[in-house]
Amino acid sequence: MAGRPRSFDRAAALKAAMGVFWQRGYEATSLSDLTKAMGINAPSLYAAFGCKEALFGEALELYQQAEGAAPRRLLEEAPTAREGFAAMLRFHAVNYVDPAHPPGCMAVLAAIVGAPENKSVRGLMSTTRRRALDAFAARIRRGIATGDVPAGTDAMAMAAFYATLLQGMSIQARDGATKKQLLATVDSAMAAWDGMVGKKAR
Amino acid sequence: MAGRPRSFDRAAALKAAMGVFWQRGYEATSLSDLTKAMGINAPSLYAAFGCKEALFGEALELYQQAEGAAPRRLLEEAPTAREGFAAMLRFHAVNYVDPAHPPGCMAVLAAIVGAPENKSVRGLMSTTRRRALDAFAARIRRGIATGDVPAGTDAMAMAAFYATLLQGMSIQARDGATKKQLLATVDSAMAAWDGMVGKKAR
DNA sequence: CCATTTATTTAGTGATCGATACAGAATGGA
DNA sequence: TCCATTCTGTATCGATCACTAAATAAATGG
Repeated sequence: MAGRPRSFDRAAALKAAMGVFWQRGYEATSLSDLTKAMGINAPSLYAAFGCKEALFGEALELYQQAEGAAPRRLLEEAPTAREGFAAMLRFHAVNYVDPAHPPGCMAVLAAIVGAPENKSVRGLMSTTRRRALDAFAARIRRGIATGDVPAGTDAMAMAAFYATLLQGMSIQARDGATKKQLLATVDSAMAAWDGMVGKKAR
Repeated sequence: MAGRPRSFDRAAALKAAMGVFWQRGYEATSLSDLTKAMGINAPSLYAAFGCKEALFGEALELYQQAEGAAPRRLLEEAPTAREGFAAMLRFHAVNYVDPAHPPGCMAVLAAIVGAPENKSVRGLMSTTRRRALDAFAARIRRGIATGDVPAGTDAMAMAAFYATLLQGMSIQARDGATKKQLLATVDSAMAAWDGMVGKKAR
């Protein structure tokens, strides 16, 4: 088990790849874009990550872990579901326009449409969004169990509403919306809370 | 002023191009995809439309006229702003998952991210979305003038909320959401109406 | 020391990208 | 009928795409 050791930091290279995919999306990011951003040559990239799609998969995983941790904590650790959603959504409103990284959510923006041969990449993205949706619904169900959300509330419908709004905020962020505007949109969405709770699915 | 007449239906070819751009997006649609769908060869395409970007511009214009007319009417012609928004949003909920065409809104999906050299294409898209947002705000202001929306309502913030939700619905449509689910999300959004009206900008 | 293993750089692969040169075909006007 | 004009299909253009063969470099094990 010997061999020449890798001369670059794999984690740092992956983070650089994540940044490019986040900014440009999967298909518009070329191998030369990636090798340039990662500071390595193509054969090193392929030896370390397999292929472009596998690299994207790892980048998306990293994104979920690195960028998803904070909002997940806010949602889960708030005393009530309502406070959790408000805190999580407000965090995203601020974070989506943070100039330290590309605007919006990578899991929404990096591959929504594209060529048929990249359907599997869009599947990775869709699965990621689905996990977020499920976490939203689970938090509402927990609120029902805890008693801070009225019984009979349609958790899935409510989760879908907030997930839909959050996904729209990524488009808004790319359109140049400000932190203030996104926060106002979150406030509007939270104003819908009382109108939704307690309403069963039709 | 003579010359060989065009041997194909320009409007039909443009409509076919719109369909491909709508399905795959701008960058993932190749010239060979377009010529195949339009039933013409590349030189005919370039003679009739100029270049890929100009063709996309015309396709986006056609999309706005063809697909935007019905929801625009619903928004404008309802007796109150609230009824207008409800009708327009419900129309989109149904139309976004109509199997007769690609899911979601072309003006949201066809070019959100991409290569820097296609920034102008994303600008066309952004302008289109901005026009919709402005129409939303104008309808709310009209409601204030008519008296069905309380004075002091922040029309722009309210418009941004519904535009954001609508944009998110395009993502949901691509994720396989059903008509029923999208309609439920619209109902949730309309439940926020009373919580928003009368609230000035902070 | 040498052998093995893995990573590196260089220099490409065939395929496809958007866009065109060119020659022939089809029209209206003279 | 002949010209000027415009559109047509064929056959490309150079550039770039994702990806890799081959030779060299750097590590460990013996």
